Amino acid sequence: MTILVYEEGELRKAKIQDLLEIVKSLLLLIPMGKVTSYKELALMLNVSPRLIGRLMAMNDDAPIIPCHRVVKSNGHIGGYSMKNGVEIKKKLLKFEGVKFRNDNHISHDSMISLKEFYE
DNA sequence: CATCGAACCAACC
DNA sequence: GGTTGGTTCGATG
Repeated sequence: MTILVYEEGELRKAKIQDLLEIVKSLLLLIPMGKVTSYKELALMLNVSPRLIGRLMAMNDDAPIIPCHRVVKSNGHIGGYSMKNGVEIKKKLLKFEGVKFRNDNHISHDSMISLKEFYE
């Protein structure tokens, strides 16, 4: 099932820019000190995790739109597109209170599922 | 645990 | 059309 968008009285398939807007709004739901994963967002939008990574890279409004709060599903930090990106990302997350284990993995209790925001 | 290959899908050349 | 990512999964050592 693909995501549909309603625009100008017409229902159409979501384009990449639409998906970008959708993930951005989802990102705003992630509280400080918590992270989610590419996989989680991918399942939610029914796209591939790599596409989520691509969308993150397209986010011009970092770090206001907190794309840095998206990490790999196994707890590795994942990427960040700026120069020295990963270091910046780690600093941001630490500043926000995300706990890192001694091996640079993010502890499991810092991850949330966005499904919590349904109901 | 680290690494590998495959599936992934739009952007970019 | 081929390559390349802000990835994942299963298999393998």
